[in-house]
Amino acid sequence: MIKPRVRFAPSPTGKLHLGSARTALFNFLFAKSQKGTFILRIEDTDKERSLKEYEEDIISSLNWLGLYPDEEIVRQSERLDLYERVVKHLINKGYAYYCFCSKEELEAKRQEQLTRGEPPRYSGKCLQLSPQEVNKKLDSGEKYVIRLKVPNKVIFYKDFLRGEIPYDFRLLGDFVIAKNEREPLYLLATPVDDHYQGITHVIRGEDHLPNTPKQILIYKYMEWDIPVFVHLPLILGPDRTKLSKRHGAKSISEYREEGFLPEALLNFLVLLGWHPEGDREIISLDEMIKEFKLEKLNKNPAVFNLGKLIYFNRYYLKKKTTKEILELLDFSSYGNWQGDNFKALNGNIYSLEKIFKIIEMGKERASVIPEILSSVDFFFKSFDYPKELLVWKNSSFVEIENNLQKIKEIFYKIKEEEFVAPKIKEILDKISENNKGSYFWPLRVALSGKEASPPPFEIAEVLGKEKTLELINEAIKKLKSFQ
RNA sequence: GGCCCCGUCGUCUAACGGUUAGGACACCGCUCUUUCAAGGCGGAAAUACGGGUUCGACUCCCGUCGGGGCCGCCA
Repeated sequence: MIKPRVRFAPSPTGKLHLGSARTALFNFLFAKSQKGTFILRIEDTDKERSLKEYEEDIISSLNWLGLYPDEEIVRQSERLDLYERVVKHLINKGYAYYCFCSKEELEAKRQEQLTRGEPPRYSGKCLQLSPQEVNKKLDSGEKYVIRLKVPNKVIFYKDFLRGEIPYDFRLLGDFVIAKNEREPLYLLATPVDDHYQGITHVIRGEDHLPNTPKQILIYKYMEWDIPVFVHLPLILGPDRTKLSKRHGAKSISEYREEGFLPEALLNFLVLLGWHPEGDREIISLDEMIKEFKLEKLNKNPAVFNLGKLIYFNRYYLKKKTTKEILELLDFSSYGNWQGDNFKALNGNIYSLEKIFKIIEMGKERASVIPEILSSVDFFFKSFDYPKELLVWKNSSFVEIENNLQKIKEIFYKIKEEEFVAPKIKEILDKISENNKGSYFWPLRVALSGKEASPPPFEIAEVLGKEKTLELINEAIKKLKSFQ
């Protein structure tokens, strides 16, 4: 079998979104699994809508996901000579022709046909023009477009997943392939590039299914080999329509900014329409490449499910080493680094070793990267809480105060170097006996100010003996106060 | 409206024409536990419907219904 050449061909009219990213992923996987080539082509023929910033977003998002193209990026705006040659060839051969009909004229016709319940199709009016008339109009600078002649019959085209699909050209009419010789439209530019770039498999979204017979027509007229077409099922929003912004669907770069990991996004995306062997669902990019088979793609559209994405993100977050996570974190809203030490907003200074412990605690409780620090922000910021929060179940203020007093006295006697989590836990276990909650809970609240947090003995170790005692004192003061 | 595609738990999906229709997320319960999260164990939950073909249908065929896509001088 010859090595496949595939392409991902987005138009830079928006940021890279989930659906396109999945298309890119499947192209990439197919290429890599077959030792083929994965190409990125920017389809920027629409000069009004194409923006450089979108192109940059697409490229950086692809890189972030690890879907690197194998060849230099191709832009359609840089290949106008190519399209011009093809357009002229099609005109010379009589497969395409100039059309001078005005937009207004066509729109009126279209509406008319629509209200009659007919498919809107071009009448073929300008096809009747003689070469002399065409030349005269061209010479006088009349506005025109270029249309492709379509046959008056039903044809069958092949989709890799769906098999033979009928298409009735009689319902279509001659369609526009270019605004002029140097301004091709999608329907023309895409097959031209696919041909000249030696693309063997066109893997794209199902929304392109109806475009396929139109493009095949160009292949036929040009006497080119037709590639294999693979149309991927769409990704749908919760309301089961094509995923879009209004579903809260975000771009890949936005997911990145929110703290999602590329491996989570990739794992989530690959399962939308494909499944590895067996019952497992956790799969790395390398394993996907090893196992990927075009035949195993399924045809039914998939509804986007944020909960599952979050599940994968938590999973991959937990698998990361603390050091890896350290590099992903943004500490700027919690204090600043002074060499290897971190000076927090509340004045506490943490060694790198302690920061590591804080990260360990945070990552257990985080869905996205920023939550790692925000779930343990009490280490960095001063906090307040209502004194009622210190009370465990139906204990009294007095009881809680006494328990905190007891803890304080014992902590006071512990040597600085023995103030570590296992030791602290041991002591707490001993004094609390079978009423653990009335010791653990108030201590935890005193140290974190939160209803939910990591265990108090772990917090205490990181805080250090002095700071811990300080916070216990504050809690006691709170309990003593009236209000 | 026309044409086309698709139809397994709520969602993502697995199942050479023969399985007690499997897994994952979410949900519920139990467990662990000072709390939260994580973990462990368990539960509820699906072949859209109607006809065929067949000894036997989630699987093949037809119809119905449902959902989606496309009908641009956008891609």
